[in-house]
Amino acid sequence: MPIRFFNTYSRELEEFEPRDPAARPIFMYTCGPTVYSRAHIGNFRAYIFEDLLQRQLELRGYNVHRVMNITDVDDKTIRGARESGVPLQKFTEQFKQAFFEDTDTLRIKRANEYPAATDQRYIDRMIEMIATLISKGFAYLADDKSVYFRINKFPDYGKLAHFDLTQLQSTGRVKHDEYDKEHIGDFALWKGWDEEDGAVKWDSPWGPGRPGWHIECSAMATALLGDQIDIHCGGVDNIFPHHEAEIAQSEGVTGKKFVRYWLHCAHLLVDGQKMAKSLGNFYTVPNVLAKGYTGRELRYALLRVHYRVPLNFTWEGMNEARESLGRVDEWLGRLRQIAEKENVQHPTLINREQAPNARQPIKPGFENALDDDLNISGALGFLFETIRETNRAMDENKLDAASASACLDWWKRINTVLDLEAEVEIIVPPELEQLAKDREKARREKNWKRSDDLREQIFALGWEVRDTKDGPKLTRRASSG
RNA sequence: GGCGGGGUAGCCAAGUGGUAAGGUCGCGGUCUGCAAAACCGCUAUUCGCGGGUUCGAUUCCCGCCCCCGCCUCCA
Repeated sequence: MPIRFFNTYSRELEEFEPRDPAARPIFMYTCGPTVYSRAHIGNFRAYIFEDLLQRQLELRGYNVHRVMNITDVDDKTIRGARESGVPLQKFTEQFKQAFFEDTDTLRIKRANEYPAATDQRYIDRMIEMIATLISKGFAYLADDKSVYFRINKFPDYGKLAHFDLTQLQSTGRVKHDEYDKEHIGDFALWKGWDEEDGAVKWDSPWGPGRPGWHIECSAMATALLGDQIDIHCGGVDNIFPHHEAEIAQSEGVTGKKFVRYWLHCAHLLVDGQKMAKSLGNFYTVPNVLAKGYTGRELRYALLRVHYRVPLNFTWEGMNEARESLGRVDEWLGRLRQIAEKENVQHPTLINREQAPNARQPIKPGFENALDDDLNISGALGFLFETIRETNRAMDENKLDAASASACLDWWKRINTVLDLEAEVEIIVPPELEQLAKDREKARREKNWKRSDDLREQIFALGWEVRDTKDGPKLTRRASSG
């Protein structure tokens, strides 16, 4: 079954074929954060989608080389630094750190490289590209000492977003007083220094200034991955103008097709509206953790809906994530118990659709679903069906140790994509251990009143006791985080 | 106005030209001292609305309605 992705460029599902079908390494560029404040969970939805994409490709044997840029100079970072009275570098550093913390909390795989826009190496490359664009007539130096891309010179401009440039209509968000530009759609490659920029400036053939936003991605992508890359991702709001501009700049310089597959992630919504800093309706990862949820619960909540469908973030959704993961945890716990000790009286092999056993591997329903444009709902549906089938087999005492091991191996494999396993076994504090012992004693004496009181005490401490045939079992209460 | 995405059970959400996965919630049952977990059963004659094509459409076509986003800050 081929891997298929919805390519924004063609607006069609396309079979995935890397640049070099013989070689397995593939190049992926993902737009990263602008570090002017802490990224919100809407931003992280996109990063989690990219993480899923990378992991699925790796499961299928590709060696993914991924680059994510860090935008550490733009209007907002400069303004933020000025208002805090610290140098730009110092201002952005804290948000870079926060970004990596949150990335780890959400178990997002680190990219191979995180180039920063202010790195002199890339500034040099941007200047070089801009010079090339000017020499080819794709760009011009305007009276305001800024360099602009001349979109009329690039016939494909607008193709990605399917925009007809003659019909571009302003939403009023744009300043109209930029008479220096030849066309209202021309975008800045180099922004000439002005007073508001303070100490933030680099020398260039066009005078002091700083790079435009779009050129940094073109420069870093081509510098690190070459003229042509396999996959480029981002949120849908990057389609226009950002990615459109990247195509124009990169192809203007190289003359080669820049990106083979453009994949874009739909927005995270709050109360049916886009989560955005400008709207003030956003949550950060620490906000969610402060509510008692874990990183993996948030990961699940953001992961479980297909990337091209808008996802409404709710606390109810967080609870659903918690409950669903609890189901997975219970299942794994039971499987491990059986795998560790052969305790089956009638090791009859079952032969249900998805109930696995040592001789009959689980069908590839999970990875096949993901091959189909990352159909995560289909994949998770398959996982939960498998869980029910194996639970049933375990209830009936029909799953032998070898089969349980086979299940665990399967989980290990799909969990390289999901990365949703609970943290290592939590150690039960001695006081809780003692309470459980006391309760068990009371139960043996059929002192139900005392037994129930102790259970409530345990509950109040954030734990839960469960009476199994192997004795009482203590687990941490889900709602206690 | 242009260009996209979406409208499937209380909520979240797959899916197929042949009669609706899965998760969550709720109810009933098995198990349990009672619970919990697990399992079993129930919960959409129906997939935004109206037409059309078809033996048959949620799925294809046409029209309409609603929600969200993009149209030079945005994941």
